[in-house]
Amino acid sequence: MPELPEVETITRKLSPVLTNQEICSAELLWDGSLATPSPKEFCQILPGQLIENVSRRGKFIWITLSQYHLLIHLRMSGDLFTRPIADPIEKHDRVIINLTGSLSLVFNDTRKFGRIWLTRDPELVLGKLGPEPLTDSFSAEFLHTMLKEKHRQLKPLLMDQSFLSGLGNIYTDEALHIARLNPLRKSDSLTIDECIALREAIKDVLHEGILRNGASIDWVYKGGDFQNHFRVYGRKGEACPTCGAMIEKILVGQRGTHFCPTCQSKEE
DNA sequence: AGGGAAACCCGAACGC
DNA sequence: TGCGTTCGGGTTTCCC
Repeated sequence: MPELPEVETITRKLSPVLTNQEICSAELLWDGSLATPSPKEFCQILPGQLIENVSRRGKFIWITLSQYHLLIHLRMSGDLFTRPIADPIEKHDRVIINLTGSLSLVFNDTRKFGRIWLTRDPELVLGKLGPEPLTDSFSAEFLHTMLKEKHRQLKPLLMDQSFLSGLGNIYTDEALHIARLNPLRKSDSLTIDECIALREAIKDVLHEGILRNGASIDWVYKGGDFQNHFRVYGRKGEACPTCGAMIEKILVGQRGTHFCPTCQSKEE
């Protein structure tokens, strides 16, 4: 579930707490595959590393250490938070990184989809990510050019992290609704005016998500309240906030897709 | 090249 | 009440 706004919210919260802290030990409570390196190496490398910076790239949380980079992808059900070092282990804790102060940094993940990388070269992990939608260079003209280079369904393309980084299922549905674009439109069929609307919608929906501290859906990631402001996501059968027609749910690229058949009609 | 499907995983929600 | 089944969400990988 965590998409760009949720990851941004977590990052903003952790940055002032973690920056300049030193890691004293790490433990992995993990039976499955942690991408790199092996759990043993992981726990050997971390002690003594200083946390220099906490930021975000796409949906990855990026923790810069003195000699390594810790990259964390929360996927669906992951969460990252601090708690007093003396507190007991919670259900679904996967990684616990103890700081020299009184805090632990905890990676908790119910569904074990999340992944962590510890590497000297972050580009190995982040290299294929597409552009960030919240930068000035993400202009309508740029988006138009990008879309013209592909001939794909609009929604799966926007969710493709190598095309654009940060959008997941929820914010994509919301953005397409605001821009009044059908999720099945072929990417190279959009006019420049439609790209202007789409770029604005993507920025607006991400900014609103960040402003509301993300969306708390399922039992994952608590704190935000954007879920109470969704226009179409999870609202199958309800009235479209724009035109009042009934919101439909279809499958697009194997993903549940919510849209208004009237103001997001396929034509044009 | 694009798109469909399966795999990964587990708790919640649903059906009976 | 309790059991079994289905579902969803992000990504990768494989296949047509």
